[in-house]
Amino acid sequence: MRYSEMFLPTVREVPSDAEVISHQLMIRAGMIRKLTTGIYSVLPLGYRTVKKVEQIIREEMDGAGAQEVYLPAVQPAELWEESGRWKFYGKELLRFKDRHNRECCIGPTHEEVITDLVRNEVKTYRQLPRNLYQIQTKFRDEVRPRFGVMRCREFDMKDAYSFDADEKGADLSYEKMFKAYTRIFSRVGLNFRPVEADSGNIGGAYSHEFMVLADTGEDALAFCSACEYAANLEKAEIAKPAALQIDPSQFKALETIHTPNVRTIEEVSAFLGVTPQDIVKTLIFVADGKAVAVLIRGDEEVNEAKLRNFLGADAVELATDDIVLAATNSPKGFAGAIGIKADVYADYSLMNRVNVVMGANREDYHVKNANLGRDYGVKAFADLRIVKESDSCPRCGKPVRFARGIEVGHVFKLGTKYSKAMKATFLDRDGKEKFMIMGCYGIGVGRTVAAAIEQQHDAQGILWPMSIAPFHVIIIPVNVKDENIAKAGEELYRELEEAGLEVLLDDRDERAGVKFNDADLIGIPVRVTIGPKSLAAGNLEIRMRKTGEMKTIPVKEARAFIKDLVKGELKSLNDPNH
RNA sequence: CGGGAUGUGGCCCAGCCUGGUAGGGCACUGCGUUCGGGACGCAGGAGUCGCGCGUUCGAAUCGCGCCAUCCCGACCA
Repeated sequence: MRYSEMFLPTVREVPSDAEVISHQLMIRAGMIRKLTTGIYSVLPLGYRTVKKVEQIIREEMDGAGAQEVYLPAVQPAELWEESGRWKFYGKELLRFKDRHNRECCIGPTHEEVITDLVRNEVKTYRQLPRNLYQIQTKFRDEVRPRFGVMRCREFDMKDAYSFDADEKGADLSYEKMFKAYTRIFSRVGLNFRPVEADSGNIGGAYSHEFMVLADTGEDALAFCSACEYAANLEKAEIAKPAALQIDPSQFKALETIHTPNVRTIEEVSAFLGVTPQDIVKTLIFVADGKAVAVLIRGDEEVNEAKLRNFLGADAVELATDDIVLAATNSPKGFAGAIGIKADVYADYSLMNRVNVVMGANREDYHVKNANLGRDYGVKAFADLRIVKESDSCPRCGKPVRFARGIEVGHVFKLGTKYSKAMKATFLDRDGKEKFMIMGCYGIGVGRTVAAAIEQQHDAQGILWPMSIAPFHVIIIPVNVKDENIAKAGEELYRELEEAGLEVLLDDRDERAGVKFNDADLIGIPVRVTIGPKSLAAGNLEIRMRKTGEMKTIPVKEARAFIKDLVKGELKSLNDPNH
């Protein structure tokens, strides 16, 4: 491709509305332009990289036995009503009516469509397993799109769905996808890590997220400093402490104390001269419409995802003031477990605690020396809190560490959630009708591209891995008005294209500095400079974008040298053991 | 949905407080010089100052309303 003919509008200044580096660089490098909030056009340079990522995904999905399909973006409401998600999906689902007044939506994901397709065609265990995937435009009407293509409303996603006859098969399908994802992100050249994850409202029992490690990542991860354990913070477990024998003789007498206008943990600990660890925080939540109380140590935070999973609820949120009043007979700030009108659950942090402070369920009063069994009861103890730096690994007990990551892929075991709701059944070998066991597997294509930039850039611009670089090589004839230089550039361009490389020839009549800066910005891995002095000596200069390493080589050897360079890098990225 | 900020040629921004003929840099067009890390000179083109209403002799500037965008929070595969 000739630069002079390419639609490649680079920008010198940093766009004012771009927060993160990948967003800034994608705009500056002429990869994307914003159309409206959370919706972007992809320009030629950006699309070249997108297509490369898609190609890697296709090769690995096909290699893992999945088959590509192309499903509709617009979907009828009936399917969503069948799965029950028409009600639950909320405002993120973009809904509209067609001319016949039929309710429709633009697919934010495709479980319903694929389940409908497969239930109509697959009737027997002989047709299983199947794994179908597509690369489709999704629309999720995010509350707050941000960070460019990292969190936008319209985006391309690879989504795969597996259907199996039994659990064993489903496990195998999951494992195949897990391995394929590992290969995909390795080939894309990312530093990533699979972590255990909460499955959110897609549903299902078990899932892993593939996280690209980056400080700007939206997700917090906890991982073990010693073993392989890694999890999203919202999922990261805390081991159950051993229950000790508590001797009731150490229970002190329960006291009720006047604590006027003392509500928060800080206020209570200051007022009573105790530490936050001595206080029990009582939080009222509403789980699927029902009030529940959660007890937790004063210095800990409740993890709502854990609570939701523990209760098996679809939705959990902090209770409003009127619900708190109904459950505790007092305004916010004085809730406690004694006599509360709600089911009470306690976090593990409260196991074995005696003589604690908690709200008295009476305005301006707290109690001291409350004890489990004597003064209050709990329905169950559970792991309900957010992991902290001081916690230890739930598997091996060593210290946990934290990092931030960008979720680029997610694999789920769905089980029979959708096949049951939508009656996707088959006849098994024993002649019995059974529900298919499903899995679903997503990769955010644009987000993967953005994550690659987030992870690999410098002050000058992008540092593409060879496998997803929009071009392998950029040739810069320093002065196109110099006939010898221009000619040498054209010749090398032709030779390298013939050799099967993707080459951008910067044939613009621009000053060298402009060309160098653009080349650095758009991040082409190999730069070939053709200048008057070296050319007169029969040489060219080759510079590696990532390392800045420079080599002068004879023009005659250029073709073979550059070809080996590019093919060598591609090979090492594509080698799963690299 | 709550809090904050911003809207001025294609882009980045000044001007607004203290009302009086709309500016700079980048980009763009032409000519000349220059030519290995974002050149220089000269000459040009391009803006109903987000929209509406009001105050005023006069509004980018003051007031009210609306819209949009961005940031923080809530929320979120």
